[in-house]
Amino acid sequence: MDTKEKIVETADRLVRARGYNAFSYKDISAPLSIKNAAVHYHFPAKADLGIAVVEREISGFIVKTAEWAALPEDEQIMKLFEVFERYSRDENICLVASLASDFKTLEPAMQAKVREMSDNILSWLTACLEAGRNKGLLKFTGPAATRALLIITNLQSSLLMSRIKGQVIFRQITGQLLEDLRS
Amino acid sequence: MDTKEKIVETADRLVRARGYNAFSYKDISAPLSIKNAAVHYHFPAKADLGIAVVEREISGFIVKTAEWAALPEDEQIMKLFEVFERYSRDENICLVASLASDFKTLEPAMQAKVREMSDNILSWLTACLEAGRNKGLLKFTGPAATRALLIITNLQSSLLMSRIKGQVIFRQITGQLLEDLRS
DNA sequence: TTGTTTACTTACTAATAAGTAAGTAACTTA
DNA sequence: TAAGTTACTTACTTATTAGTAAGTAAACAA
Repeated sequence: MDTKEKIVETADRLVRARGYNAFSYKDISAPLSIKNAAVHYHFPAKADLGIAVVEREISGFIVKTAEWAALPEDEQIMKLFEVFERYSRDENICLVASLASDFKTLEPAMQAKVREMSDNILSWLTACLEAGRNKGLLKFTGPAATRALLIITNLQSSLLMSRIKGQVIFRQITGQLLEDLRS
Repeated sequence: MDTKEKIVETADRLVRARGYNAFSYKDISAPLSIKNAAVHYHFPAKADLGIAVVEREISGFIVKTAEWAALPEDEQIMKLFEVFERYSRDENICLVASLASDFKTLEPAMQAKVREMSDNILSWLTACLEAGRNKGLLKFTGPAATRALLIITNLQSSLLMSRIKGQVIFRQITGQLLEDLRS
């Protein structure tokens, strides 16, 4: 992995752990044993780095969902839950929630990327829920797009609440969520 | 309203709008036409101010829920939704979500206050749901404490998502949430 | 009336932030 | 092999941050 990728990966971790406004270029350069200016070489302004982090997440999500595409829809939902469970274990929150908190302080170009990221996730989940219901694998009332919103907000905030009240919260939320989708 | 109260109120708005790590003492002193050092006079360190903001929210919540106590439980839930709707209109997020995002950067004393705040909200909602179900006013499956978690995470993240995708998201989420609680 | 407390202001400090200009060593291309 | 180009480092600037020390004017108390 080259330096540029390492920088984006480190920034990603920092955004999830501490928030976009709570990390500096020093927090990235120090663990990589490079100088602050080396980060600026690859990402002149902080917004350039922020956009790169979001773009990495967008393409990562596309790759993951493509790998899951052949699975039954209920299992695809489980895969999504597993992604969030890994964040929960590390006491990290999801990128959408972290950047939504700081949304008003972000540059317009970065706000647009965050919007793109959340649209991608919601469209995928909506399509997955719709198909799963049609096949009888999933049960829920109302429009699939609305149910997708409810589920994604549960997952996002389960990570927020897990930080405050411990990991047990995550399992409590996802456990009930799965039960609701089955009956 | 005296200066000290005005400072806490301004800080509250800033935490909800921009986040705890994205506002400075200048952002508080400037609109109140006082000097930066005046804020430090009332709140020596930023954590003291942060704790005051959370304590104000805790006592505000206790006052509000006491006022609702005589209402039927389904109407009490509606009152809670209305509180969040006001935040939604101002594109603000709730204190718990904002401070959970920055949780790892907060001082232990402030983390404890945030924990107290979220415990208060969850206990109230759990008791309200339980009583409402017993009276046949509300319908849901599983433990009331778990359902409270699901609802509060929906509300928290509805404000986050409303910022990104517009206010319509808030009504979509709360509309379905209310329908789920009635059938 | 004198002393004390309250609620500030003035004028700072030390640390850290993002960002830049100029230099350099190694690799790549014509 | 000479001339870029890439990927940095060194050394800096400017702005902002939280926080402080010392002074002051007005209210209050003995």
